[in-house]
Amino acid sequence: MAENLVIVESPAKAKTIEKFLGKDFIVKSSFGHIRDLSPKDLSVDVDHDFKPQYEIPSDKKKTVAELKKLAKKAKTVWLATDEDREGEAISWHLAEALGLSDEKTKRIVFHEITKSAILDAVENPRGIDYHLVDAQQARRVLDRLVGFELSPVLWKKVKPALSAGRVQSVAVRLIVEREEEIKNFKPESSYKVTAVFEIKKDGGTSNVEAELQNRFKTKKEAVAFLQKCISAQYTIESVEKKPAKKSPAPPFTTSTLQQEASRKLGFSVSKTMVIAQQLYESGKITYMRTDSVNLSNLAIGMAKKVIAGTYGEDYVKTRKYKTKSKSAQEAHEAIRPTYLDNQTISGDSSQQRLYELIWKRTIASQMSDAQLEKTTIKIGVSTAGEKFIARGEVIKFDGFLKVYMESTDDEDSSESTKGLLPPVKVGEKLNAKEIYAIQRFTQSPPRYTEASLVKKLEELGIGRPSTYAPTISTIQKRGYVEKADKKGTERKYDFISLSDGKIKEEVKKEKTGYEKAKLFPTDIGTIVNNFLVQYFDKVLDYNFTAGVEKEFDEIAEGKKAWNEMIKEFYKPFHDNVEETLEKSKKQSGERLLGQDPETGKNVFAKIGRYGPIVQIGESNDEEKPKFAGLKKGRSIEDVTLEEALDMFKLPRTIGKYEDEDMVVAIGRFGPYVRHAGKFYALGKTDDPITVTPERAIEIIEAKRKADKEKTIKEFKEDPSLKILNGRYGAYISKDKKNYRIPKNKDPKELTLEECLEIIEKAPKKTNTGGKRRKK
DNA sequence: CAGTGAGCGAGCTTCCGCTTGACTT
Repeated sequence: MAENLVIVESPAKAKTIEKFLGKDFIVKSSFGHIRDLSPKDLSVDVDHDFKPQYEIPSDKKKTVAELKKLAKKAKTVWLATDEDREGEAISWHLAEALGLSDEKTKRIVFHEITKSAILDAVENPRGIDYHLVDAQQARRVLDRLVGFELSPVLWKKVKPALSAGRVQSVAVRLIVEREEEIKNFKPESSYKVTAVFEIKKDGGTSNVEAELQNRFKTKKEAVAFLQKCISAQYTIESVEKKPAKKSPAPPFTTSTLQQEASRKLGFSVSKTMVIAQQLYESGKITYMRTDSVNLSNLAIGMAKKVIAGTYGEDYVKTRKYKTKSKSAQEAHEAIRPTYLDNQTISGDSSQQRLYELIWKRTIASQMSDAQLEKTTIKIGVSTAGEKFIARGEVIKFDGFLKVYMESTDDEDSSESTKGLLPPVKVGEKLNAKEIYAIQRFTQSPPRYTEASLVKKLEELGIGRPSTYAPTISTIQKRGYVEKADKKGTERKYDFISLSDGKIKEEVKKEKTGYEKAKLFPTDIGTIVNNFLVQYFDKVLDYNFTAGVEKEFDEIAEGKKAWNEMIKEFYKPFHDNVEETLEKSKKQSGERLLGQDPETGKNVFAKIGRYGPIVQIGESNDEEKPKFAGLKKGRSIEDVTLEEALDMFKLPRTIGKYEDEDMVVAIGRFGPYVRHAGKFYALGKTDDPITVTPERAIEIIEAKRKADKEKTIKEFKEDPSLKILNGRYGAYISKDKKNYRIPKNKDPKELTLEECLEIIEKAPKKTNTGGKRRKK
């Protein structure tokens, strides 16, 4: 029997470490935290030093019981959780929950999973750092108090089931405020002038584009300049050559991996994490939730060998990266391939592409700089003071660029840097083939993508590698934010050209403002945010987290008691909650659209119990007000009176089919046709106000066909029971309940008796474990 | 999920961070 029990956080890590430690050690995992505050109530005693009441969540009971059993048998228990605030707390909770005595417990840490690092850790055990544990308790309790006191304020003042928290509310704020900036943005235009010069080389001529140093504010100025150019001579005034270099980006952290996978592969943040998890579990990459850019010496050595072997010694440059972010806790290595000599792996295409990205980034980070030569040619105009500038860039030595180049978020960088420029001399006269002025517009700041939001949150020190993806899904699930594409609009611009001594003025058209998979605030998101910013500015402050992190550090250093820190925060915060509940009004975001021409009653747009609605009349009128849900894509902000009045034309009976009425309306899940007691969703392009009976019949028939294809088997004896084909394969449906079919049965061959037997044996739904489902 | 919305009132919702399966329709 093993004398030593080692406990780590992740099972994949446990497997690897067990190999290094030999047969005297058994290595198990805690699967993260094993105790937490109850999800049902506050579980913090605000009247008695904020004492937390911890419990073992139901899905962790089995793990804890097993660890307890093994711990009892072991002589020594090694707590090897991560060396950060959360990891230290996990060790402490383990010690408490498993009832470990100080004598038989040793705390060890390592930052990389290599044999030497682990053996070294075993040689240098310590005790649990209670100051660090306290810093975690402060973090946990603060988040609970903020979340569980702010959310109920929203239930009362805005809408039930909403949520607020230290991280998610700031994420929503960023998106709402960016939208505001975009709305208030007034584009300004200027005229950019470009000349195409002919340069004579031995034998032929080549064209070089040069841009005028300054832009013109008005069309008039631009035209005036071009007029001066008609009779101008162009002379090269200077040629400047400068060496430059580019350095590779550091290895991936969770946040930079999410950004690059989004830019280069088009992955959503959650997709990146799912794929990375698969690569980690199959041993292909190191841990994927990390804020460290550090590589182990082992990895650096491997990289050096691979680079020298593949590209040559000249391409090797060993680099140690330091994390810039202050909030980083660096419990792990950077994300890198486990074996750098594997440039590719087996797996599905997403896995291969993500792996390749990680491989390239890691290898490039250990390669030499790229050496460039930048050339700037200045060209004078005899009839004007302005100068044209031509820029060129040549790569003298490619270095890391051979493998990898980081992408940027800039959508259209108007840098007009060309490759190699032809050799020219100062004093040389040039011929201008064409000169044109083009009207350019300033751009509003871009809307956030999932990945650029993660980047921003990381910069603000808000959230952790393990929470970036869940936070983004939370704010979408709550309906604060939507991921959507935005259609571009057509814009006219001036184009004035000079060639053959003639000036031509044109107005051209371009598409602008097209955006893909960007984050837009919803009406609810905007209303909730404005409310929170107004009444809870302290918690919503972009620097709130940075401030409390500083205090957590003081607690970790033993300079401050954790419940003192919480007390100082809680008193004013709680008073503010009480005062807001008392004084603030219900936030409905109500906007008066106008009057109904038929009745003269007011028409409003506002937030209803289930989302944005339009309303005719007021609740103190004699007649009840009427309501209608807003169409998808429309908001309180931009819905018009005409649109609102249209919606009251619903429900609309549009005709008969098979002797039954077809009624069109908008419901909870969008526009639909109701026919013979059944609902059929309208298509994306169908408008419920104008949809024809012919189209409605088409929709009904299409749905019937789809349902038929979904049905694998029906039974005449019992029409309530059906075997259907769903997202997860075949299943049995009866009385609106679904049952899984045992794997060894062929769904097509099942008899009614067998089906009823499966239903009989199906485990009764219990609501005790884990999350409860809404009714 | 099921096609509402006022008002009445009971009973519900909610946080962040650490980690994977168990389970779904």
